[in-house]
Amino acid sequence: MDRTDTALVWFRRDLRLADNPALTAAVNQCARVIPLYIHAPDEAAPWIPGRASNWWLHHSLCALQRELHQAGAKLIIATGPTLERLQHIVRQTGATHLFWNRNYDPTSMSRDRDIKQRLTGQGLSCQSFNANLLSEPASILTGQGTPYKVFGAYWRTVSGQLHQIPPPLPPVRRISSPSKDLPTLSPGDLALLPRIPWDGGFHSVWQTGEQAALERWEQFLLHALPAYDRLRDFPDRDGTSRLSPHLHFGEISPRQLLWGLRQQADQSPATVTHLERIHSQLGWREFAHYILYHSPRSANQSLDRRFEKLAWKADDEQDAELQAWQRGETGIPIVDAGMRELWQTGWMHNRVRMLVASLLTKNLGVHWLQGARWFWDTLVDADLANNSLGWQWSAGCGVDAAPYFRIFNPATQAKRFDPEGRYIKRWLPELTGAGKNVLYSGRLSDEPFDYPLPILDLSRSRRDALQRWERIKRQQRE
DNA sequence: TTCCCCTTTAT
DNA sequence: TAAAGGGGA
Repeated sequence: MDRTDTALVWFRRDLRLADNPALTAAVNQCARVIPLYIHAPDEAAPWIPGRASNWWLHHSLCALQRELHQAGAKLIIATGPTLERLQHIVRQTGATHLFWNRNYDPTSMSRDRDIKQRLTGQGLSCQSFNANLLSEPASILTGQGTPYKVFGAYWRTVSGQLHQIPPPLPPVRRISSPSKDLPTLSPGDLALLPRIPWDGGFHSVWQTGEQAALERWEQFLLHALPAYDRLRDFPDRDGTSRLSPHLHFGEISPRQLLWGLRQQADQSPATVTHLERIHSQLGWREFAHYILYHSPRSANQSLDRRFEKLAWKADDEQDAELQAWQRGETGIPIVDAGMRELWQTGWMHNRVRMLVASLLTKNLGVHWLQGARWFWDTLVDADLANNSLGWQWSAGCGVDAAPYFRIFNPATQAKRFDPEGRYIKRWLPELTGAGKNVLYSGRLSDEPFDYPLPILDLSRSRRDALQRWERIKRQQRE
């Protein structure tokens, strides 16, 4: 090792010290390491991170700052443009190396490619790593050499290769760093927190940062995994891992999860069904990133192009309905409960996400992008790959999509997955004294609850939607 | 081409 | 019980 080498570690969506290949490589290769975060939200346009996401980022940066401090380094926080900032810090510090972990969304990829090219040209050694996916999207292809289009075949192939995945890297405990002398912004300077304090409900639900992510994972393995297959669909139960925001910001890595599950399987082989279920959840996350990698336009357009011509509602037609949906005032209790959970906590149970998406795109005929944009702004786990795949799946216009004739009936779903209405009443306290009919299907005009009447007729809107979708399906695929 | 298979359902 | 479809080997 050349004792004069100084490395920059450019943190992005990998806000952790454990299983962080870029950080580990920097510490191994260079005498001095400077951890760096560059805030440049505009560079993610048109998907500039939303308000809930920013809330999380603020607290996660604070946590990372603490972790790095304990390891003996100061996190340098700066603002973009990223390339110029990197060049400035390289001059300022005499850095010889730059390390980062790859993102796979199209905007990041093209920016990072450019940065790598420019800085390499200026004599900097740039190295990037895969830290956030189990497999490189480019390497998984069908027998014909084309990208997979359905989850099942894709996951079979990836599953077959999982045994090759190395164990997670141990946390970096000691960083020798000259960064103490460098100027930095504080997370607060990035103005990520709300000016109006709407985040009260967030604090009671979430703990951010690497340590919190690890603790949640431990808790999940201990309590939820043994009944995962049975309870994960019930939104009032703590049956899911709730790791999505931690995963999005890279506070924990899929490799850590994979190896944790592997250990669990050795300890209690009885939990095989549950293990397979949670594995396939990891698989869907993986698949979403894979699809966005191979079909970059899927973030902004229907993958099945016929759907761009579907009779989606025009802006002026949809305003009132979209707003009712966003505010949780559609009069359909399970849907409104979900939308209010989202608003108050920055998160929604996945079963309910499917229901509210089905209602918006199919019953209300509002373009899936409107829903995707709302989720993008309000979810703490907002992730371009997962969000695009989820919405296109729901609308029936993406890869491996839900069949167009599958339109959720919110009443049936509520009855099945929230039979006592506990979830509904928790988020819609105005329905506390309501009977099951009201809880499942909404209020009739002579009932006194301070809750809106349904803004739509479920069965008629269902029939209309089927007709619209059927017309589209009859057109030939391009 | 044929056959198997499909996260998340409807009446 | 049926499946208005379609991907992959």
